[in-house]
Amino acid sequence: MTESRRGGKRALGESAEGDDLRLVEVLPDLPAVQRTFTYRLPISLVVPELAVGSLVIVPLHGRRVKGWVVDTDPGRPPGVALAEVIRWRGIGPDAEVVGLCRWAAWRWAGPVAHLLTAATGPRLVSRLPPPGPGWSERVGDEGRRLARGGSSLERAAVSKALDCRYGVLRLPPGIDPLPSLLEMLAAVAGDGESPLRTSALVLHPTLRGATALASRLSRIGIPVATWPEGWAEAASGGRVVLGSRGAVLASVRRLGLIVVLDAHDDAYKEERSPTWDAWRVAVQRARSAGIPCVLVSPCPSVEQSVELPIVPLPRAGERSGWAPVEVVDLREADPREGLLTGTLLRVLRGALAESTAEVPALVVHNRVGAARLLGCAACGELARCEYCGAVLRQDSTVPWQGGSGVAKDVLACPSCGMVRPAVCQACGSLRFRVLRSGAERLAKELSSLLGEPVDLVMGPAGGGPGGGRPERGRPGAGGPEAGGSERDGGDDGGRDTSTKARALLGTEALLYRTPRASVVVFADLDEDLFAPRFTAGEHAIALVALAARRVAFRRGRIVVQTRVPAHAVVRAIRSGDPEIALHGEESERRETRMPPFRALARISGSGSSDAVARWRESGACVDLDVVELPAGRGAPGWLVLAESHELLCNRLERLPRGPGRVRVEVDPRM
DNA sequence: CGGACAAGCTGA
DNA sequence: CAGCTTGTCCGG
Repeated sequence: MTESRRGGKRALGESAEGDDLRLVEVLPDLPAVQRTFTYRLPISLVVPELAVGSLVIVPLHGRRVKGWVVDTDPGRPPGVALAEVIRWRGIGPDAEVVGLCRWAAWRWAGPVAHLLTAATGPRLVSRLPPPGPGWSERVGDEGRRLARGGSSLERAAVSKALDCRYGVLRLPPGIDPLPSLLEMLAAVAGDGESPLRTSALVLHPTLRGATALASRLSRIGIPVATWPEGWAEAASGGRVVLGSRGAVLASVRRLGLIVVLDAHDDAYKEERSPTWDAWRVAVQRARSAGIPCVLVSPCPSVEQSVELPIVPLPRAGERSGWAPVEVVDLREADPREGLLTGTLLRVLRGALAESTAEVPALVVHNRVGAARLLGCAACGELARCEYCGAVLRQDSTVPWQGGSGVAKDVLACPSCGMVRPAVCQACGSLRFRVLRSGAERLAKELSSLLGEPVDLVMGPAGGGPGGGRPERGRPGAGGPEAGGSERDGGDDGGRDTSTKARALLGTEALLYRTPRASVVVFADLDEDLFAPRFTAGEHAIALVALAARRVAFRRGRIVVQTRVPAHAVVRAIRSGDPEIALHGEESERRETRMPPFRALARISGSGSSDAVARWRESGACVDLDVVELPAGRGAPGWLVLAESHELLCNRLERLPRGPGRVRVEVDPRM
């Protein structure tokens, strides 16, 4: 685009020789090649379609490779014979997005090619469809009527959030974000001179949720496009573009607003390298485009609340958007009851009356397996692995010696994979006492106490009833369903229809798969509160927020069992005020100098020790903290802490690449 | 990524 | 020492 002045002066056929040649800078689609190359552009390709972001085929090192044009007016590199671009393959990301990808590649220390691939549409297209009609009038009348659920308090908060330019609108889990979203859309549509000026980008943690939201907007008459299928419509502008994480890299003409729904969600983080965060990319994109970006979340992460202004609803409004929480102090419970306390049973019995297979009662227990800590019934010795010393568990999902059968009376080591019969190593006794039970056993016990079937719902690896078919992806991937955005049901159907019990017990996957619940019980929230990662607190509160959303439609309640009722997270959810948890989390991060108060990266993989050693020798990491991770099983790993991302990322660019695999994660999920 | 080229291993 | 594997380098 910037070269159009020069191009305009030159007739098309004139560029054949001398230094009047048209040149382009191309980034090849080879992750290991972290640089660009200059090519000559044959006359046949000197056309308007050939622009920054174009997909081209170029010769490189004796073969033809795909690549993206990243500059259409580069200088001529001295002393190299330039090859010609072979052909133009289609429309790629626009110049703005190419710039964004290059920034993200630096920020997360990974190959630009991966980001550009994510930013490129799934199908080759050589022409864009006509732009959408925009939505200014539509949001105005019919939209506002549909959005009548939105109170004036929400409207005030929305306009305040928009005024911040880049801010977090803290909407409690029980509140449907649609009215606020319409409010924002109306604000940017009325903003410009021409109603056609605007497109908007709306992100949801899951594609399913984004699609559900798209159909709700579409019903109001707002033109929408969903990314990635509708990427060409998205690119042509005049629509609201909806999608999950990847959509933040959508090329969109005349973008006027970015909204990130449930911005705290883990699903916004890419798991493969580069491990970019869509909400951060969204903020960066808005900053450089000079448009507003609003994150919406009931429980913004510590990073978000340190880096961006938070706009909450007035106290009473926020509080009423969280579910009523009943806290059970496990220290006071009868020790013989274990996790199945009197309160838990009373609440479940009460809730079962109004539960169905569609609206079940949920018990969340974030521990897979039947038993997670076993002691010998005779001598009291803990069942531990004789090879690696880890605590053994009993788990029906462990295959017996590689066979397809399911283990019975077998103990398995979760860290080295050893499996052996359940015999006490100290005294030979065959009887064990379950000191800490897992979801499998708890489901059985609960079922017999309630006199009611309790189905077990586990993550992807789990064996639910009827063999519960494994899902694609890793545990925790996928994120929540559309949540509050799917008001009228009809769009859900997340859960396996083979389950029909009115009560379900399982790991947190349960909350992601069940759109509506009569009650949610956290059998042992301490499991999440004290999980061995520094983000445990915010993860726990996000789970409770999700639970609150599941019961919101009939103001159902939540029961939380814990040994630490005074924990800030417990106090926060009890009073519907995430700020209470945030203060503690924030000062803890500040004291321990963890993100966002320092920049963090993890370097791992078989080649990482070698790479880090040479990196240190080169002196590129003085003034960085480089710590070796405790050598568990598997590949070695290192943590790197720096005063700023600027420093961290600039230094990571000089990490030597040697033999073996080296994985770099900036802002790793921990 | 994958072709080119160099250095190392092997077998008759 | 040809013929092949393995490793390192680098691309317009």
